[in-house]
Parts: sequence; structure tokens; C-alpha cells
Amino acid sequence: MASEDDRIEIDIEIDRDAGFVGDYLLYLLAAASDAASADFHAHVREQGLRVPEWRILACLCDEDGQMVTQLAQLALMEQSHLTKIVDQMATKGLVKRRSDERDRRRVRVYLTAAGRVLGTGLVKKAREHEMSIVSRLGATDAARLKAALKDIHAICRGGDDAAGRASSAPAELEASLS
Amino acid sequence: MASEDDRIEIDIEIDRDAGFVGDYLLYLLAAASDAASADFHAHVREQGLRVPEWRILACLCDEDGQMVTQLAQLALMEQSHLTKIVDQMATKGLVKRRSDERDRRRVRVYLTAAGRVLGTGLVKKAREHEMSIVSRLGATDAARLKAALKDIHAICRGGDDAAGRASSAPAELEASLS
DNA sequence: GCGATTAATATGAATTCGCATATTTTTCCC
DNA sequence: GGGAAAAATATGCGAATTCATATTAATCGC
Repeated sequence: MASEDDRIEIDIEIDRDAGFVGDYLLYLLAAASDAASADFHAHVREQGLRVPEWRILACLCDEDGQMVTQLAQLALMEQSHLTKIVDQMATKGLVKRRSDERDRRRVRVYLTAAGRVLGTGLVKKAREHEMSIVSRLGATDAARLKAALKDIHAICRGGDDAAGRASSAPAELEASLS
Repeated sequence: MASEDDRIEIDIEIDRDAGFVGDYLLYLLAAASDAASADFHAHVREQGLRVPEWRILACLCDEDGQMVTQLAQLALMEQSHLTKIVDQMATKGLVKRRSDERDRRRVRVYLTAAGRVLGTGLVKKAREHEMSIVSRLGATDAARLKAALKDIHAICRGGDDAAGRASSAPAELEASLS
């Protein structure tokens, strides 16, 4: 019962011919997004922020005083979730709410001074981090990649709001799409 | 106090010059991934599956009997989360566990007949859906995009396990990287 | 071979997230 | 202008997700 078969059995099957997922666009997008973000997200957490908070800060640095729904779409999260995160950020003193004068249903979210400082710093870091990836990928390929990603986004939107034009579209992504 | 100023004030600012997020690689990746997946994920849920379950099915269709940790990496989720989802899927009769004979710490996850049927069907649907996106994007651009995404993944991995080679790497993505 | 260390998975508590819906304000239509 | 329909946000609750750690098995050093 002792030493019958001590060969090391290699059970790691390297199937280079891939299967399905290894070349599936939706998987590649998710995997690339995850992998690319891991580094920076770790940095964000070191700053005492969670990822959704960072996203909101970044969006507000781009355009302060956005509406809740607008911001949620842009930050890729649900409205009710964004509302809750804004609560927390307000408690932390990073943002403040103010209801829109013209339409008092709307609530606009503004950066506080502290929020702007933190956000600006992180945006700078994010740019540096992005540059390090872009340089490793090559500037040309990176530019092509970005263009393709914008195309994908433009093509695939409509599952949400069926060819939703006008007011709800996250402005930044509309631009430069051809 | 009645009609002082009824002009419709356009408060939607279309800033085509983008800000930061509109051209930030990590944002574009996340946004594209979200947008591209929305459709199909809706279909998955209509089949009574949640997205993580679909991911696991797909991975097992590619290679049955994977280890828990392996599977978690491949399916882009945490190990403890995967364990719980496998519990549920086992209850539903989609997968079954069997401990590895050589190393009884390891638990391998296998598809049941029902799981394979469901998974195979969804993979087929996923291929069709992917093709519809690829055709709208253009075959050449799509191929370039996939290559770039694989590059990104290869470049950015290392935040997790510092240049992790060998056994832990999700085989499919290693392949065809140059 | 025996104890210490490491690997693989599971478990439990705390948090986040998402869905359905309530609430408040505005717009539309008559 | 008054009530019904719509829009924007908030709330409550259940499920999903994470984090820290427990548990079990294998490997390494002596």
C-alpha cells in the first residue's frame, strides 16, 4: 500500500486551441476590464474609497452638479445604489446635494472642496496609470482599442432604452463616434 | 408672481470635448463590457439562470471537472462566492462536486446531463449573439479588438499574483497572445 | 515518519447591490 | 386651473458579494 505510483501526474491541461470562452468577445471584454482595473482599484481602496465612490468622484470632476439618474448611468450603476453611495459620500464630506431650482424633483450632486481635491488627485493618478498601460500596449493599438470600445458601446446600447437618444445619453460617449 | 420667465432653459450640456472619463481606457472597457453584455445577460436571466451561473456553465462546457479555485479565476469571481454558487447549481441539478482522487483537498466541479444541455444551448445562443455584434462592428475591427483585449489581459495580470505563470493561469487566455 | 507550514475549499458575518415600490414634483390634457 | 399621467429620487427588503477565518488535506524539513 506504500509506493505504488509516485509519478507526478500533470493535470494542468494547456489547451491552446481555446474552448469557447477564451475567444468570446463578451468574456474578453469582462476579463480585460477586470484585469486592467485591478491595480488602480487597489490604489483607490488604499485611499479609503470604494470603487463606486471613485467613479462618482471622477464623473463629478468632469462635470459638477449632475443629476442622480444621469450620474448613475454614467457611473455604470443603478440609481438606487448611487443614491445610497451619495449618502455615504455626503456623510464623509466629499459631496453635497442641492435640489435643482427649476425642477425640484431633480437632485444635483456637487463636489465639496475636499471631494474635489481627492478626485483631482485620483484623476491624475488614473491618467498616469492609463499611460503606463497604453505605453505597454502601443499608442496606435491603444487608440484603435479605444475607438473600438466606443463603437461597441454605441452599437450595443438600445438593450436598455431602445435607441435612446436625447437627454439620457451620457454625452461623453456620444462624441467622436465617427 | 405668475408668468415671469417661461423660457425653456436647456440644462443638458453636450460637451463633445469630453472630460476625463469619456476617453479613459478603464472606463471605456467597463462601459463597453456592460453595454455589450446587457442583452445576453437578460436572455440568461430569462432562462432562470443568473449571470455567474451562466459563466460557470460556459467554463465547464469548455473543460469539465475544473477545480474550484481555477474556475473562480476563469469566471472572474471570488473563490468563496463561486463555492456558494456551485452549491446552488448543485441543488438545481446543474453540476455535481467530486473530490480529486490524487489530492483530496481539491474539489472538482462537473456538469450533470441537465447542466450540459443548458450550457450547450446557451453557448450556442452566445455565439449567435456575438456574431451579431461582430458583424455590426466589422470582422476586421472585431478581430483587432479581440487581440487587443487579450493583450490588455496579458499585460495587466500581475497585480493579482505578480507575474504568475504556471498552474494558476487561465489557459485559454495564454494562448494566441503573439 | 512527525510536526510545522502551505494549499484548497468552506463557512459566517457584514456589507453591497438590485428590484419593486413609495414619495414628491412637474407636465399634460381637458 | 384641476386631476391624471409621467419623471426624478428615495426607501425597504431580499439576494448577492466580499472579507476574514475555520477546516481539511498535502507537502516540506528534519
